[in-house]
Amino acid sequence: TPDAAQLIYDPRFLKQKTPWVNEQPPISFRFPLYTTSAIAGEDYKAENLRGMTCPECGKCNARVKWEGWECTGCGFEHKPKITPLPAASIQDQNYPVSDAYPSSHDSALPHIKISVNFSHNYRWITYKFKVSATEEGEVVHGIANKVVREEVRGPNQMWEHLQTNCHGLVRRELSNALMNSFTMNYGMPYKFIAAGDSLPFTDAPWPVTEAVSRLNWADRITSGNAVKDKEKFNELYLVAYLQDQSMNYHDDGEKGLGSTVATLSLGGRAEMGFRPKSFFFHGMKSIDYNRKRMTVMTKDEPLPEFPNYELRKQYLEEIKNANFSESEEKERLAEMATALRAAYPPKQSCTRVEDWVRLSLGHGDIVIMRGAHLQKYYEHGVSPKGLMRYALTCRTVLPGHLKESELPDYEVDLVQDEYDGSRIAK
DNA sequence: TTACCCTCGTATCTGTATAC
DNA sequence: GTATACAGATACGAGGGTAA
Repeated sequence: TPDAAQLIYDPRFLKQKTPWVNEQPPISFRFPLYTTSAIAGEDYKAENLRGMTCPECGKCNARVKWEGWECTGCGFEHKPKITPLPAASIQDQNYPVSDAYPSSHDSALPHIKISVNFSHNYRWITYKFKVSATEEGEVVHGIANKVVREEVRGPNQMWEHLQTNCHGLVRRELSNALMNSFTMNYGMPYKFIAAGDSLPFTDAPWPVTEAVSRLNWADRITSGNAVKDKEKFNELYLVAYLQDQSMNYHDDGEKGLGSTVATLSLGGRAEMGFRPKSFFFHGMKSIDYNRKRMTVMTKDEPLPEFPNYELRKQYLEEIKNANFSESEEKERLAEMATALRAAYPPKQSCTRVEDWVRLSLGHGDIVIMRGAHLQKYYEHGVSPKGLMRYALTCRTVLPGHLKESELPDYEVDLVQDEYDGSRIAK
């Protein structure tokens, strides 16, 4: 290390310049603003999501709003008008649809119980599996055909309407980044989202309320039960994905929500994967205890499909019967985690989990997730493959969950005719 | 009141396996 | 032996919720 006191300041060093032979200074870092393309779909490409260097004040700004760019320094706005992508151009030749019942491009591990039903021009596939030692859960995939897509006020019309009539979508702030897709909430406030981001259904474009009604219908006909009023969906989370935007694995199990979550997918195709959370599958997690980081066995009841099933059952029994103090128990759980790790075959990961169910979601498809433990112990992620996609996800915010101060100052009840599937009956 | 927990991302580094 | 691919680990570091 050089001794700082011995270093001599010489201004000649700073003034030294290497002449550039092939480039002409000055090179501007205020890149030209994005101008929209007349070619449909170009505006949804990933390169148009980059930030802007403000031409007025030079401040760098991320693209936060769907409508365009805003400078947080001087207030400069750049909101070019996009060219919408017509429904006709999102048809994918590799996944042809007709007025026959559509085929499936899903996959699932062998132990998943699969059943199929056909109605209303949808192929309804149910994937059933244990979501905890005590609960059976399911994922239902409704695959839409051409009749569904072309229905009056159906997916095609929703898709085209949303592109030009849905305002206010923003990229929400995460811990240390922006969420990459654009979102908006309608109906009951969803506490996961920062306050102020919920709009009443009366301010929503018609596809939003149509989707709530349609998803309530889908829930009704696929569960075989009449859905009680208080369990009907009263909240819709709209997500707009542009090219290369995806959603990491997560769950929808926030407190105060009903155990059923349903999504309508519009636009480009997407892959949706479901898998057990790592701590549940492998039975190990890392915790901080007494200012120390340690890996311990988790105390959740394992499923027979999980690694070290017998050993974990045996260990759980031991913990249950022993009368450990808290620190003794932590210590023993850490030993057990070490033993579990050692019991893995060589080369087998003790953290990674593969997807149990993979859905290939097309335009107009519906996904319904049922089971509280499905959200507690499983996670799902979405990676869109096309240029642009909307996901309209409905939940039930349970009455009594929100405090007086959190209740919306608007009426949440949907005032409209209930969707009944009669236009696509078959 | 305080300490600690976790997070609907992502780029980058590093070690290991594999291909040539 | 060298280049490449991949998985896993880690840095980043703000703020609301919650248990103590």
